[in-house]
Amino acid sequence: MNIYDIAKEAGVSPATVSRVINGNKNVREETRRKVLEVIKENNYAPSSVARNLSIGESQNIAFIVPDVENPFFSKVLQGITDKASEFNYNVFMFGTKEDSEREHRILESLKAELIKGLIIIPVSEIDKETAFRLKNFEKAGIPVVLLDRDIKGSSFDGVFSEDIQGAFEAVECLINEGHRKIAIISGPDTSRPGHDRVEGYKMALTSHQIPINEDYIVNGKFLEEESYNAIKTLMELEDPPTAVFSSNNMTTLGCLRYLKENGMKLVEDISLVGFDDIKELEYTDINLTVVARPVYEMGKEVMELLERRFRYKQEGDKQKVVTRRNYVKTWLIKRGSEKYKKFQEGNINE
Amino acid sequence: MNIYDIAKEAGVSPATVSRVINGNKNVREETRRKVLEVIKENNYAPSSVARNLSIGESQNIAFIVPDVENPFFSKVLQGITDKASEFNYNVFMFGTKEDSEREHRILESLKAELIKGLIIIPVSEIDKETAFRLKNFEKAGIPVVLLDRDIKGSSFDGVFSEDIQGAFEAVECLINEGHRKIAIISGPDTSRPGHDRVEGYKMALTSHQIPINEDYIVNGKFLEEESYNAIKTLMELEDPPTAVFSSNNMTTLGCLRYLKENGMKLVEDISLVGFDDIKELEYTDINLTVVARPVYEMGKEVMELLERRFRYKQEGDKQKVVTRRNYVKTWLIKRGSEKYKKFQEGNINE
DNA sequence: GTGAAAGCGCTAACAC
DNA sequence: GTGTTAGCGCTTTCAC
Repeated sequence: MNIYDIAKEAGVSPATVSRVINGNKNVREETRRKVLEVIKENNYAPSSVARNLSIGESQNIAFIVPDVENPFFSKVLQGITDKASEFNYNVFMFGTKEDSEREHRILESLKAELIKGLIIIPVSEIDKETAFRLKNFEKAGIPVVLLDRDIKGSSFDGVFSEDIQGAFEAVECLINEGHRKIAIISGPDTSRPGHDRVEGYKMALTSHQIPINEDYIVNGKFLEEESYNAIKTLMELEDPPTAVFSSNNMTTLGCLRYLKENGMKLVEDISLVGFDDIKELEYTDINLTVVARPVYEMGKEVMELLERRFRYKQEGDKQKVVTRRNYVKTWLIKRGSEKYKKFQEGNINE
Repeated sequence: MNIYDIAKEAGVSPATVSRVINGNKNVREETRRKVLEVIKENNYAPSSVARNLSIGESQNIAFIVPDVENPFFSKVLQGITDKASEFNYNVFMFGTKEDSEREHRILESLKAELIKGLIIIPVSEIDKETAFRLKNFEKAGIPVVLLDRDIKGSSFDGVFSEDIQGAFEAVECLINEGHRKIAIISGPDTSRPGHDRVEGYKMALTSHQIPINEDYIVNGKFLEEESYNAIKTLMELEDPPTAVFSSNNMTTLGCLRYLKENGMKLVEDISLVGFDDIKELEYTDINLTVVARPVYEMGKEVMELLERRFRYKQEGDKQKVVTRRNYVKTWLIKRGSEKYKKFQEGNINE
């Protein structure tokens, strides 16, 4: 059953049916009713594929994400799909597993797809090929919006968080508690958040005249397993830190597993502040101090930025659209894990 | 740049280009090389929309899920997308938020979409409209596979878990610890898991000659908030239970929040066994005994069932395909929260 | 082994 | 306000 069948049955032309379907004004009310009636009767739904081909556009948005397991992702996805359904967009999901190769392949296959827009949490901020491919999408009139992770030297719209500031506050909070030996489990240096959170960490130390100890900077790659090893390395140092700033969700879980397996208690044995809240912990005895961000809202916002691009495109690029890069503020949720136990024992500094 | 441009530049006809693209044997090796060369040079990607329209089929799979927040979902999604990328399928995501209305609207919009297959965790097992719409998809040659939740009287393929058995074991484990006053926070009775887990609960009690107390069956609707209220109701009973079986992830979190807010400790104040493991808890002091299932594998399996349908369709339905309904086994992970503290105090039975 | 041409189901310019 | 018709970019049958 296609538009011709409907036209025939309604005694009109396919063009008129099309007009009715698309809400075109130039249809007599009576004709419209008749057409709608036939449509109902036949339970007809116009093929969006045919429509897309004809108008050269679709309502499909691609969302490329590195780690489907990370709760940050599922929360942000919620924001994205909620907003998308407002606009009747469909969201395609792709996981890169933090693998640039895979990312390239996905981008390659997307060239064929006639998507309306692209949301991506890129694996790396310095990957030339990804940057190049994304630029090509923009050239082809397909807006790209970055999420969480930036791409160096690019001018895509994006929604990020104030990673430096967030990390700074986290570490400063530890310093204020009396900690001097503060370590960081960092993320991949090739991702903006990975890089910037180390930056914030260093800034906090420096601004408090605490020398930076490179032994205290260990890469957890934003992965649970790696972070487990990272904190292990730290704790086995001759002079282990009294506090750890864990720069990501997965990182934090790795730390917690290490602590648990080694019978260590927060505060008592080590202080810990994490980046990104972990909802489930709220139900437990682990009162983790974290840098929180409005993750769900970030998802909504990223869709709004995309929408804005679509709008401007439609309006014919009247004025050159300005790049919009939104940095959401983080906030510190103090729950106690930042406390310095040995402080009371007059054990400050080495 | 389309197939005609490539054809012209390669000095062949569009048909030949099409043959090359689709790996048709009937192309001289030399021609094929030439065409591929031109394709590379122009960075050309054939429009999948045009292709889909032409062949009347796509590689898109729709995945409809009720609760994007539930970790069960993100784990299963991982299995689905992993498997999907093996077959080069794209996965569309839709969230119903446990709302049948929304589910119907999504299904309606999907009629227009030319999808290859449909995976759904239906909101309700008795919703006539959803059942009807799904049946229509099958009639239209679009295979439907159910996940986790069944649809009454339907004969769709599906991947489920042995909910009755799982619940039975959970409750029996509590009984074996000495509990007699065992409550359940149930899910919506309109969903199979919701219904069956109560079933298993009742069976366990009955088979141990423990009378069923309707006051001990409280509906948490698989929602955190509702479950918080549910356990509150339970604990405020004149004769509160000594153990609770929480029939779902979200339900469990609701319970835990209640316990935390009221300063109650597992085992000491109440015993608890949950359905579905919660990864994050492994890093904490909450040693929750749970009914676990192979969630990731369920995702992969559901894609495999879909694939099987596609294959049989292609082979022309040689023999009528038998419905495949896979029930994955659950297993109990005992971590201690099932223990009956008062047992030692000789406080068995009322 | 290769090409011409019709067709997939819709849209939009143009004519009336 | 409505119809005719030529695309959109691919696939596929049928000739050769």
